[in-house]
Amino acid sequence: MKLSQRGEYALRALLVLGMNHGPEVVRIRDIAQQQNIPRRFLEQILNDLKSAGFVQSRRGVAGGYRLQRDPAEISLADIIRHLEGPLAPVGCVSVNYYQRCSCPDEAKCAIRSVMQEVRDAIVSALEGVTVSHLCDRVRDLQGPMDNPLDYII
Amino acid sequence: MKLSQRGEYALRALLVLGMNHGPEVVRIRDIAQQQNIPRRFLEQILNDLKSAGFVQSRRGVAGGYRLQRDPAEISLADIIRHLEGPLAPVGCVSVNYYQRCSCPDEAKCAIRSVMQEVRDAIVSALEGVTVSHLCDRVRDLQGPMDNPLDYII
DNA sequence: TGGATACTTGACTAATTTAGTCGGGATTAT
DNA sequence: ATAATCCCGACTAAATTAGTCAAGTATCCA
Repeated sequence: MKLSQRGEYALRALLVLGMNHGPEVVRIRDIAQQQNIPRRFLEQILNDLKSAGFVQSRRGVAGGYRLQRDPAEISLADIIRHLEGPLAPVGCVSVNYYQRCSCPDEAKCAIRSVMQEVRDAIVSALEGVTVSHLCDRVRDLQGPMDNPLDYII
Repeated sequence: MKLSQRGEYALRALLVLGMNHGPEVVRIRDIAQQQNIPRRFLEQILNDLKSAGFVQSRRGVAGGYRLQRDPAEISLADIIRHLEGPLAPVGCVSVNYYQRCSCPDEAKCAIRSVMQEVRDAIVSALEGVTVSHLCDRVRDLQGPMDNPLDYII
């Protein structure tokens, strides 16, 4: 599971939205500026996150994005699966993106059995962590701030 | 940590060499045939594994490859690090291939702290496993065979 | 009603990585 | 000598990655 630039930007953007969660909406431009993400690229990414149901948007002058679900309901495993595909190192041990490999008998494949363990390790490190948990970590690591936009993500 | 085709071929080849470990040498062609790996591609891969010190070769008519070190001394973590680069999902949590990221303070980055945990999970799933362990697993999974080349890898 | 602002959509591009292929040279057992 | 085998570097096609861009649509507000 290698995180691409795109994936990292997406996580950062979602975390910003998590830190500013509420009825109000955050502009792409603000996220892009704060996080040093190319604006046009971030547009693309947020659009993708929108059609996946992670965020929702409002158009027009007072437009922007907000999280669609509660931050506690969005797990990193789901986000990363959507952005990068399988968490598993090989398709034949992936639960959500399973792909049969060429070996004659998967049940007897030793390499597969190790990769299975790697997959399980990755999944358990990610599936319990939600955007809300990440926000808690940010506050723990950086102490309380007056303006939520001051947090470093 | 996504395993490329090249990486999977390399693991399979090393496992074949592990199962046939001894003073004698195994031909590329035999490995390629048994494992359904394109021969020329496997040449390239084994060459790479040779210059990395995992295998050694003998040229000429009775030529071929064998493991350079004891199978119990070759860990999957080392192999995969050499083939695929960092085990970590992002450079800023990699021990062996560390790369500073753009965030202003790594110590306060919440995403990094999760990725750190993912890295640790991957590393502990891989660093204790050696080629020798893999061979044990093959034998456990498939029972005893007369000819070591009969094992499915 | 008409800007101005902000999201939307789809196409486009350059650089890098991946998965090989290929030709020919070097080495060694017989 | 010769046939088998590894060795080496260059080459290629397809996929992925990291963006860019233009033109459109919705919304607010004066």
